[in-house]
Amino acid sequence: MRIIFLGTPDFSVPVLERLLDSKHTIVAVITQPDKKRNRGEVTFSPVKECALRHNLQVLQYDKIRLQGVEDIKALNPDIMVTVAYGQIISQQILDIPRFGVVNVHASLLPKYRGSSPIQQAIAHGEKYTGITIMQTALGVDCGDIILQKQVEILQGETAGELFDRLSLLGGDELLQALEMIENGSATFTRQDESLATHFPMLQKDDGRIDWTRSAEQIVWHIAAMDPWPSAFSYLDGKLLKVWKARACETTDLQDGANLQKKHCECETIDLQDESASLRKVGEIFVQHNRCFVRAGKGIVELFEVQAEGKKRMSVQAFLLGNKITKETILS
RNA sequence: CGCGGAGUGGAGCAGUUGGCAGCUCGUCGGGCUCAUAACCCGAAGGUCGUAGGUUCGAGUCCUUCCUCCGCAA
Repeated sequence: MRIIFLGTPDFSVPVLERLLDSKHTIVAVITQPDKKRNRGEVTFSPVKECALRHNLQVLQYDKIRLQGVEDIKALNPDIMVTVAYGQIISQQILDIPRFGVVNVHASLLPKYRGSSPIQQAIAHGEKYTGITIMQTALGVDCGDIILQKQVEILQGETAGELFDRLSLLGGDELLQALEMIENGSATFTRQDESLATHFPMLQKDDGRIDWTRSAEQIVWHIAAMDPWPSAFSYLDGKLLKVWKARACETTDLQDGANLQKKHCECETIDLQDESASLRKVGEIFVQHNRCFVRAGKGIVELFEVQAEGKKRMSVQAFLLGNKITKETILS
């Protein structure tokens, strides 16, 4: 089939490459306009980079529904594929291809519609998420479902890691769906609107850690914000990103306390003062060369952090150069 | 040329008005201990990112370039 591919971020690239490797023909790639200057030099979208490598025609529009209609008609596509393109497509365009427009979405719709499905699934502590191939309709991720594939979210898996897995899976599922559409065996199932949830694209500030939440929720949040916008807090007014952490029950800490008590009996009284339950929410403290933060419920142990202007590093390394004095609150 | 931080033993950092390159951790050797992430003694390990300049003398001051990172997009 003659396919026009619409996509923008890294997630879209493996899907595009999968299509390039198939029997189908990519007649054009449509992606978001080039962004302004980065600190480095990259200005093209990842999809554009990929398309240029493969000598594909690239089209970019500030507003596709106003500027893209004639181009798309002229290309005479059999079908169009959207994968995180980033713009709403008008009905006029949706009606152009013979087989319509299909979308690859990285969640089990109708849950987690919107631009941050992978991150939201992790942030909400889901055990499973997946890929949905569906018709692209006028609203946001509301089209009829063609097929779905469920995958398990691994323990401690970051959004970046899940991105990679789902984008590969998305390519496979898309090919299968295209096959079904082409031979007429595809079925289209309406989404149950009552189960729908919607989340917008993440902003930088969404990464900020709310220490009043439970330790478990915070750890989900940290994994979900990796690699972007990254989970962060402020230590003495300076940015501190948290890359790896673990939720631990207070009993874990009691074990640690007992350990020290065993080694150093003279400090038993101090340990009472240092008991985790007496600390304020957001307070960071060090015990046995391990670094903890009091959460709204439970304790978060930090494993890997990154200070402003620094590389990410282990908590042990961080502590060598940053002595945590008592009563330090992350905010 | 968007703003800013930073390159110093293996890791993380300090280094004052220029004047013998330091700290913590790790590593190696030895000791103590039932034992240990604890403690004691000792050792190795640095052309201070690069190139040039100022100076009697530069980690430190000036300039070039490279690299890493935070913000902003």
